[in-house]
Amino acid sequence: MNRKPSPDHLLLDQQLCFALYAASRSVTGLYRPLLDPLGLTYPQYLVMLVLWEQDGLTVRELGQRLQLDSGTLTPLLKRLEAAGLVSRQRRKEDEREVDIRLTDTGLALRDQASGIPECLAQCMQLSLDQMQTLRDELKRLTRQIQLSQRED
Amino acid sequence: MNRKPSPDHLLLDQQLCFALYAASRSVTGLYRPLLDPLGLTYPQYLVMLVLWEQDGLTVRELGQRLQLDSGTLTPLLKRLEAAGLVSRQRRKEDEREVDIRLTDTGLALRDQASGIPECLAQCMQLSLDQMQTLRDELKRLTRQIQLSQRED
DNA sequence: AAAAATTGAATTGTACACAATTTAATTTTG
DNA sequence: CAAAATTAAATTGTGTACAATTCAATTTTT
Repeated sequence: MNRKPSPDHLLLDQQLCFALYAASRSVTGLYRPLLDPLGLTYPQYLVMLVLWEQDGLTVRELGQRLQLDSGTLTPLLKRLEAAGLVSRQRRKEDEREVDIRLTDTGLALRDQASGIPECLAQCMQLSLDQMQTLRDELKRLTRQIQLSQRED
Repeated sequence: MNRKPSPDHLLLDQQLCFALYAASRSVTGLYRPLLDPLGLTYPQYLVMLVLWEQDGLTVRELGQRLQLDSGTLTPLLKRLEAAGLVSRQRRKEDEREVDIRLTDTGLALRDQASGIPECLAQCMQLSLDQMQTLRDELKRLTRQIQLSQRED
Protein backbone atom coordinates (compact mmCIF):
# COMPACT_ATOMS: atom_id res chain seq x y z
CA MET A 1 0.00 0.00 0.00
CA ASN A 2 3.04 2.25 0.40
CA ARG A 3 4.27 1.43 -3.06
CA LYS A 4 3.04 3.72 -5.75
CA PRO A 5 3.35 2.79 -9.40
CA SER A 6 6.07 4.53 -11.37
CA PRO A 7 4.39 7.61 -12.87
CA ASP A 8 4.14 6.89 -16.56
CA HIS A 9 4.12 10.58 -17.35
CA LEU A 10 7.76 10.88 -16.37
CA LEU A 11 8.97 8.15 -18.71
CA LEU A 12 11.47 9.54 -21.19
CA ASP A 13 9.91 7.85 -24.18
CA GLN A 14 6.56 9.43 -23.38
CA GLN A 15 7.95 12.93 -23.63
CA LEU A 16 7.14 15.03 -26.64
CA CYS A 17 9.83 17.42 -25.47
CA PHE A 18 12.55 14.80 -25.74
CA ALA A 19 11.35 13.66 -29.15
CA LEU A 20 11.63 17.28 -30.26
CA TYR A 21 14.99 17.83 -28.65
CA ALA A 22 16.42 14.63 -30.12
CA ALA A 23 14.96 15.27 -33.57
CA SER A 24 16.26 18.81 -33.65
CA ARG A 25 19.81 17.83 -32.73
CA SER A 26 19.62 14.93 -35.11
CA VAL A 27 18.63 17.17 -38.03
CA THR A 28 21.35 19.64 -37.13
CA GLY A 29 23.75 16.74 -37.32
CA LEU A 30 22.55 15.97 -40.84
CA TYR A 31 23.39 19.52 -41.90
CA ARG A 32 26.89 19.46 -40.49
CA PRO A 33 28.64 17.60 -43.33
CA LEU A 34 26.76 19.72 -45.87
CA LEU A 35 27.58 23.02 -44.19
CA ASP A 36 31.19 22.22 -43.35
CA PRO A 37 32.35 22.83 -46.92
CA LEU A 38 30.66 26.25 -46.81
CA GLY A 39 32.36 27.05 -43.52
CA LEU A 40 29.01 27.54 -41.79
CA THR A 41 27.52 26.20 -38.60
CA TYR A 42 23.83 25.45 -38.56
CA PRO A 43 22.77 28.64 -36.71
CA GLN A 44 25.00 30.64 -39.04
CA TYR A 45 23.25 28.98 -41.97
CA LEU A 46 19.90 30.11 -40.57
CA VAL A 47 21.16 33.69 -40.42
CA MET A 48 22.33 33.40 -44.01
CA LEU A 49 18.93 32.03 -45.07
CA VAL A 50 17.27 35.12 -43.62
CA LEU A 51 19.72 37.48 -45.27
CA TRP A 52 19.50 35.73 -48.65
CA GLU A 53 15.78 36.31 -48.39
CA GLN A 54 16.04 39.92 -47.27
CA ASP A 55 19.37 41.68 -47.04
CA GLY A 56 20.12 44.60 -44.75
CA LEU A 57 18.32 43.72 -41.54
CA THR A 58 19.25 44.91 -38.08
CA VAL A 59 20.37 42.57 -35.32
CA ARG A 60 16.97 43.06 -33.70
CA GLU A 61 15.10 42.12 -36.88
CA LEU A 62 17.26 39.03 -37.36
CA GLY A 63 16.56 38.15 -33.76
CA GLN A 64 12.83 38.43 -34.25
CA ARG A 65 12.95 36.23 -37.30
CA LEU A 66 15.07 33.52 -35.65
CA GLN A 67 13.91 33.98 -32.06
CA LEU A 68 17.45 34.66 -30.90
CA ASP A 69 18.74 37.49 -28.77
CA SER A 70 21.80 39.68 -29.12
CA GLY A 71 23.72 37.52 -26.68
CA THR A 72 23.61 34.77 -29.29
CA LEU A 73 23.63 36.86 -32.44
CA THR A 74 26.35 39.38 -31.71
CA PRO A 75 29.19 36.86 -31.46
CA LEU A 76 27.73 34.76 -34.28
CA LEU A 77 27.56 37.78 -36.57
CA LYS A 78 31.10 38.75 -35.65
CA ARG A 79 32.20 35.31 -36.82
CA LEU A 80 30.29 35.72 -40.08
CA GLU A 81 31.95 39.11 -40.45
CA ALA A 82 35.37 37.61 -39.75
CA ALA A 83 34.61 34.99 -42.42
CA GLY A 84 33.91 37.82 -44.86
CA LEU A 85 30.26 36.90 -45.39
CA VAL A 86 28.52 39.92 -43.84
CA SER A 87 29.26 43.49 -42.84
CA ARG A 88 28.11 45.18 -39.60
CA GLN A 89 27.41 48.90 -39.67
CA ARG A 90 25.67 51.22 -37.21
CA ARG A 91 22.64 52.80 -38.85
CA LYS A 92 22.90 56.50 -39.66
CA GLU A 93 19.25 57.09 -38.80
CA ASP A 94 19.56 55.44 -35.39
CA GLU A 95 23.00 54.70 -34.09
CA ARG A 96 21.69 52.09 -31.69
CA GLU A 97 20.86 49.75 -34.53
CA VAL A 98 23.40 47.67 -36.39
CA ASP A 99 22.78 46.87 -40.01
CA ILE A 100 23.79 43.43 -41.22
CA ARG A 101 24.50 43.17 -44.94
CA LEU A 102 25.73 40.40 -47.14
CA THR A 103 29.10 40.87 -48.79
CA ASP A 104 29.53 39.70 -52.37
CA THR A 105 31.07 36.53 -50.97
CA GLY A 106 28.09 36.06 -48.67
CA LEU A 107 25.66 36.53 -51.50
CA ALA A 108 27.59 34.19 -53.75
CA LEU A 109 27.49 31.46 -51.15
CA ARG A 110 23.78 31.06 -51.82
CA ASP A 111 24.48 29.16 -55.00
CA GLN A 112 26.57 26.64 -53.13
CA ALA A 113 23.77 26.24 -50.59
CA SER A 114 20.96 25.89 -53.08
CA GLY A 115 21.16 22.10 -53.22
CA ILE A 116 21.06 21.56 -49.47
CA PRO A 117 17.30 21.50 -48.86
CA GLU A 118 16.73 18.78 -51.42
CA CYS A 119 19.63 16.78 -50.05
CA LEU A 120 18.10 16.99 -46.60
CA ALA A 121 14.65 16.03 -47.80
CA GLN A 122 16.16 12.88 -49.30
CA CYS A 123 17.83 11.85 -46.06
CA MET A 124 14.65 12.37 -44.08
CA GLN A 125 12.63 10.09 -46.32
CA LEU A 126 9.53 12.23 -46.05
CA SER A 127 7.23 13.16 -48.90
CA LEU A 128 6.89 16.87 -49.59
CA ASP A 129 3.42 16.59 -48.16
CA GLN A 130 4.54 14.89 -44.95
CA MET A 131 7.26 17.48 -44.52
CA GLN A 132 4.84 20.35 -44.89
CA THR A 133 2.38 18.81 -42.47
CA LEU A 134 5.00 18.18 -39.83
CA ARG A 135 6.49 21.62 -40.31
CA ASP A 136 3.12 23.29 -39.95
CA GLU A 137 2.27 21.32 -36.81
CA LEU A 138 5.56 22.42 -35.30
CA LYS A 139 4.92 26.02 -36.25
CA ARG A 140 1.51 25.85 -34.65
CA LEU A 141 3.03 24.40 -31.50
CA THR A 142 5.68 27.11 -31.36
CA ARG A 143 3.08 29.82 -31.86
CA GLN A 144 0.86 28.32 -29.17
CA ILE A 145 3.71 28.18 -26.69
CA GLN A 146 4.70 31.75 -27.39
CA LEU A 147 1.11 32.83 -26.84
CA SER A 148 0.89 30.94 -23.56
CA GLN A 149 4.10 32.60 -22.41
CA ARG A 150 2.87 36.13 -22.99
CA GLU A 151 0.07 35.45 -20.54
CA ASP A 152 2.39 35.54 -17.52
CA MET B 1 17.66 36.25 -68.76
CA ASN B 2 20.48 36.44 -66.25
CA ARG B 3 18.10 36.89 -63.35
CA LYS B 4 17.05 33.70 -61.69
CA PRO B 5 14.09 33.56 -59.36
CA SER B 6 14.85 33.36 -55.65
CA PRO B 7 15.03 29.63 -54.86
CA ASP B 8 11.97 28.90 -52.78
CA HIS B 9 13.72 25.98 -51.14
CA LEU B 10 15.99 28.32 -49.24
CA LEU B 11 13.19 30.34 -47.65
CA LEU B 12 13.35 30.12 -43.89
CA ASP B 13 9.65 29.49 -43.46
CA GLN B 14 9.86 26.51 -45.79
CA GLN B 15 12.42 24.76 -43.63
CA LEU B 16 11.35 21.83 -41.53
CA CYS B 17 14.69 22.13 -39.76
CA PHE B 18 13.95 25.63 -38.54
CA ALA B 19 10.46 24.68 -37.40
CA LEU B 20 12.06 21.90 -35.39
CA TYR B 21 14.81 24.08 -34.02
CA ALA B 22 12.39 26.84 -33.02
CA ALA B 23 9.87 24.43 -31.51
CA SER B 24 12.53 22.65 -29.51
CA ARG B 25 13.94 25.83 -28.01
CA SER B 26 10.47 27.10 -27.41
CA VAL B 27 9.48 23.98 -25.47
CA THR B 28 12.69 24.14 -23.47
CA GLY B 29 11.70 27.68 -22.58
CA LEU B 30 8.38 26.43 -21.27
CA TYR B 31 10.18 24.05 -18.94
CA ARG B 32 12.48 26.69 -17.52
CA PRO B 33 10.09 28.27 -14.99
CA LEU B 34 8.94 24.81 -13.92
CA LEU B 35 12.46 23.44 -13.49
CA ASP B 36 13.94 26.52 -11.86
CA PRO B 37 12.34 25.71 -8.49
CA LEU B 38 13.88 22.23 -8.68
CA GLY B 39 17.28 23.71 -9.48
CA LEU B 40 17.45 21.80 -12.76
CA THR B 41 18.19 22.80 -16.32
CA TYR B 42 16.32 21.05 -19.08
CA PRO B 43 19.14 18.65 -20.07
CA GLN B 44 19.66 17.88 -16.38
CA TYR B 45 15.95 17.11 -16.12
CA LEU B 46 16.28 14.63 -18.98
CA VAL B 47 19.10 12.87 -17.13
CA MET B 48 16.94 12.72 -14.02
CA LEU B 49 14.04 11.28 -16.04
CA VAL B 50 16.29 8.46 -17.20
CA LEU B 51 17.59 7.77 -13.71
CA TRP B 52 14.14 7.87 -12.13
CA GLU B 53 13.21 5.22 -14.65
CA GLN B 54 16.31 3.12 -14.12
CA ASP B 55 18.87 3.97 -11.50
CA GLY B 56 22.53 3.03 -11.64
CA LEU B 57 23.47 3.53 -15.27
CA THR B 58 26.92 4.29 -16.61
CA VAL B 59 27.77 7.52 -18.42
CA ARG B 60 27.84 5.53 -21.64
CA GLU B 61 24.36 4.09 -21.06
CA LEU B 62 22.98 7.52 -20.21
CA GLY B 63 24.58 8.82 -23.36
CA GLN B 64 22.98 6.13 -25.49
CA ARG B 65 19.58 6.88 -24.03
CA LEU B 66 19.84 10.65 -24.51
CA GLN B 67 22.10 10.68 -27.58
CA LEU B 68 24.69 12.74 -25.75
CA ASP B 69 28.41 12.15 -25.46
CA SER B 70 30.74 12.35 -22.48
CA GLY B 71 31.79 15.86 -23.45
CA THR B 72 28.28 16.98 -22.61
CA LEU B 73 27.46 14.53 -19.87
CA THR B 74 30.60 14.60 -17.75
CA PRO B 75 30.31 18.27 -16.73
CA LEU B 76 26.52 18.05 -16.47
CA LEU B 77 26.78 15.06 -14.13
CA LYS B 78 29.41 16.82 -12.06
CA ARG B 79 26.92 19.65 -11.56
CA LEU B 80 24.20 17.19 -10.56
CA GLU B 81 26.68 15.65 -8.15
CA ALA B 82 27.58 19.06 -6.74
CA ALA B 83 23.85 19.68 -6.28
CA GLY B 84 23.67 16.48 -4.27
CA LEU B 85 21.30 14.71 -6.67
CA VAL B 86 23.55 11.92 -7.96
CA SER B 87 26.73 10.09 -7.06
CA ARG B 88 29.50 9.14 -9.48
CA GLN B 89 31.50 5.99 -8.78
CA ARG B 90 33.92 3.99 -10.89
CA ARG B 91 32.61 0.46 -11.34
CA LYS B 92 34.48 -2.25 -9.50
CA GLU B 93 34.00 -4.72 -12.35
CA ASP B 94 35.38 -2.30 -14.93
CA GLU B 95 37.16 0.75 -13.72
CA ARG B 96 36.67 2.52 -17.04
CA GLU B 97 32.96 2.87 -16.41
CA VAL B 98 31.41 5.39 -14.08
CA ASP B 99 28.21 4.46 -12.31
CA ILE B 100 25.65 7.21 -11.86
CA ARG B 101 23.23 6.71 -8.96
CA LEU B 102 20.50 8.83 -7.50
CA THR B 103 21.01 10.07 -3.97
CA ASP B 104 18.02 10.12 -1.63
CA THR B 105 17.59 13.79 -2.49
CA GLY B 106 17.69 12.98 -6.18
CA LEU B 107 15.11 10.26 -5.79
CA ALA B 108 12.88 12.47 -3.68
CA LEU B 109 12.92 15.17 -6.34
CA ARG B 110 10.75 12.94 -8.52
CA ASP B 111 7.69 13.81 -6.48
CA GLN B 112 8.22 17.50 -7.09
CA ALA B 113 8.60 16.82 -10.81
CA SER B 114 5.59 14.57 -11.16
CA GLY B 115 3.21 17.39 -12.08
CA ILE B 116 5.40 18.85 -14.81
CA PRO B 117 4.30 16.74 -17.80
CA GLU B 118 0.64 17.58 -17.30
CA CYS B 119 1.47 21.24 -16.85
CA LEU B 120 3.33 21.17 -20.13
CA ALA B 121 0.56 19.38 -21.96
CA GLN B 122 -1.80 22.14 -20.88
CA CYS B 123 0.41 24.90 -22.22
CA MET B 124 0.84 23.15 -25.54
CA GLN B 125 -2.88 22.85 -26.10
CA LEU B 126 -2.58 19.48 -27.74
CA SER B 127 -4.84 16.52 -27.12
CA LEU B 128 -3.15 13.42 -25.77
CA ASP B 129 -3.72 11.91 -29.17
CA GLN B 130 -2.15 14.81 -31.06
CA MET B 131 0.81 14.74 -28.71
CA GLN B 132 1.39 11.05 -29.25
CA THR B 133 1.10 11.36 -33.01
CA LEU B 134 3.54 14.25 -33.18
CA ARG B 135 5.94 12.52 -30.79
CA ASP B 136 5.88 9.34 -32.84
CA GLU B 137 6.44 11.19 -36.10
CA LEU B 138 9.44 12.89 -34.56
CA LYS B 139 10.79 9.60 -33.27
CA ARG B 140 10.41 8.08 -36.70
CA LEU B 141 12.25 11.03 -38.21
CA THR B 142 15.08 10.77 -35.70
CA ARG B 143 15.40 7.04 -36.29
CA GLN B 144 15.41 7.54 -40.06
CA ILE B 145 18.14 10.17 -39.83
CA GLN B 146 20.28 7.98 -37.63
CA LEU B 147 19.91 5.14 -40.09
CA SER B 148 20.87 7.37 -43.02
CA GLN B 149 23.95 8.51 -41.13
CA ARG B 150 25.26 5.03 -40.49
CA GLU B 151 25.40 4.52 -44.23
CA ASP B 152 28.43 6.79 -44.68
C1' DA C 1 14.87 71.73 -23.02
C1' DA C 2 16.45 68.68 -19.04
C1' DA C 3 15.38 64.49 -16.55
C1' DA C 4 13.47 60.01 -16.86
C1' DA C 5 12.24 56.13 -19.39
C1' DT C 6 12.93 53.19 -23.22
C1' DT C 7 15.40 50.87 -26.70
C1' DG C 8 19.15 48.16 -29.32
C1' DA C 9 23.67 46.07 -28.99
C1' DA C 10 27.16 44.47 -26.55
C1' DT C 11 29.03 42.21 -22.55
C1' DT C 12 29.30 38.85 -18.79
C1' DG C 13 28.57 34.51 -16.86
C1' DT C 14 26.63 29.81 -16.85
C1' DA C 15 25.42 25.69 -19.23
C1' DC C 16 25.04 22.93 -22.95
C1' DA C 17 26.60 20.36 -27.71
C1' DC C 18 29.99 18.23 -30.11
C1' DA C 19 34.49 17.30 -32.57
C1' DA C 20 38.98 15.86 -31.40
C1' DT C 21 42.38 14.37 -28.31
C1' DT C 22 44.06 12.22 -24.13
C1' DT C 23 44.25 8.89 -20.47
C1' DA C 24 43.53 4.76 -18.20
C1' DA C 25 41.56 0.22 -18.14
C1' DT C 26 40.33 -3.90 -20.45
C1' DT C 27 40.37 -7.17 -24.53
C1' DT C 28 42.18 -9.13 -28.29
C1' DT C 29 46.11 -10.96 -30.86
C1' DG C 30 50.33 -12.66 -32.27
C1' DC D 1 51.92 -13.48 -21.74
C1' DA D 2 53.24 -9.03 -23.90
C1' DA D 3 52.09 -5.82 -27.56
C1' DA D 4 48.35 -3.88 -30.07
C1' DA D 5 43.75 -2.64 -30.37
C1' DT D 6 39.63 -1.24 -28.24
C1' DT D 7 36.83 1.00 -24.98
C1' DA D 8 34.90 4.55 -21.49
C1' DA D 9 35.54 8.95 -19.44
C1' DA D 10 37.57 13.02 -19.18
C1' DT D 11 39.61 16.99 -21.26
C1' DT D 12 40.18 20.72 -24.63
C1' DG D 13 38.49 23.97 -27.75
C1' DT D 14 34.83 26.20 -30.48
C1' DG D 15 30.23 27.74 -30.98
C1' DT D 16 25.83 28.37 -29.53
C1' DA D 17 21.67 29.68 -26.00
C1' DC D 18 20.05 32.66 -22.76
C1' DA D 19 19.57 35.41 -18.36
C1' DA D 20 21.23 39.58 -16.55
C1' DT D 21 23.71 43.67 -16.77
C1' DT D 22 25.85 47.60 -19.03
C1' DC D 23 26.21 51.30 -22.23
C1' DA D 24 24.96 54.51 -25.55
C1' DA D 25 21.37 56.53 -28.32
C1' DT D 26 16.72 57.98 -28.77
C1' DT D 27 11.97 59.12 -26.97
C1' DT D 28 8.92 60.47 -23.75
C1' DT D 29 7.65 63.32 -19.79
C1' DT D 30 7.49 66.97 -16.94
